[in-house]
Amino acid sequence: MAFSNKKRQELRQALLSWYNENARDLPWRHTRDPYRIWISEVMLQQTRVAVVIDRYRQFLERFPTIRVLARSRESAVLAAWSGLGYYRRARNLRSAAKVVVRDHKGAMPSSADALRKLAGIGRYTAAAIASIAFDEPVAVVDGNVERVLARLHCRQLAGEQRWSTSQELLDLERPGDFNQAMMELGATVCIPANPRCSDCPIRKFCRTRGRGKVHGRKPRQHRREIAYLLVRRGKSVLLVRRAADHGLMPNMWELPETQLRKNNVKPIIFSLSHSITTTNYKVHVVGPRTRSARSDRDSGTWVNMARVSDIPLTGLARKILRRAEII
DNA sequence: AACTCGGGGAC
DNA sequence: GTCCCAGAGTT
Repeated sequence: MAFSNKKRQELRQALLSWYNENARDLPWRHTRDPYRIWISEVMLQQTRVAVVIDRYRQFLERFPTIRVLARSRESAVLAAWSGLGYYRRARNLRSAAKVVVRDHKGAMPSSADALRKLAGIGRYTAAAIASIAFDEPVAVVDGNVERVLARLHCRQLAGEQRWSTSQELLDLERPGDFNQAMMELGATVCIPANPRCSDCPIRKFCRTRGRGKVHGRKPRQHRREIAYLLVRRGKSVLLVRRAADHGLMPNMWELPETQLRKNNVKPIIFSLSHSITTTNYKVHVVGPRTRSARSDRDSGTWVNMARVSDIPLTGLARKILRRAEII
């Protein structure tokens, strides 16, 4: 819209040749297997590349094919996802894998429209898989692309406009590379604060050149104080499972919660901070009141820590057990 | 369009 | 400490 055809083509070439030279060497860039691309894209939803790299490798070691994933237990998938957050992603991955195996003989749908029908695959992820794995000329819009486009045109694009603008810019010969190049630019050069405009391959097309302010929303941050009980018996530790119908992290395991008021008679082992969505928790980990206080251990399950990798722990439970050097 | 859903890494 | 990330699903 804002650029002539000629300028758009110049921009594509500049961006793609920059990407050829500067693309980070990431594990999912060594494959075009749609299953692996899918796993990487879902893992990357609202999750930084640096966090995903190791988890991606581990997940594929545990679930190397879509058929293995389809016949796995949900708890095993959640365990592999433990600490990554947004656990619905893991549940959706598994249920979508079952659908693909049952209805498509295990072959991932090859168009964005068909991919879009699977659980956990929205407009972004469908376009990403289709363009990267199947060369379909469909543009993505994620947080990076949105920011790059906003700076390029010096105005916030609203709703559908983001998608149409991205689609107009897309390189139809190399859609997968172009999409990744836009995101790579946003992640490494056109970053939210202090963009590195002098390193930008498309700065001569940019109306902003770094002046654009990115003002994020500011959701109200709450703070809460909470205490968990750490009680061991041999190589086991007492854990409880969150309710199946709990809105937050259902069916996942954590330490038993305990009353903060009784802390005067229970030793605080250590404290730490933990943020979940909009709540910042001050977490106290306390020991049992006495060696045989029934109220401390009359509910829960003794779990052998050698099997912890099979158990879907919440990220906080994992953090506590690591801090306590139990895992 | 506005919410909710986790967690961590960079600053 | 704050910000925000290769978003999806619900309302």
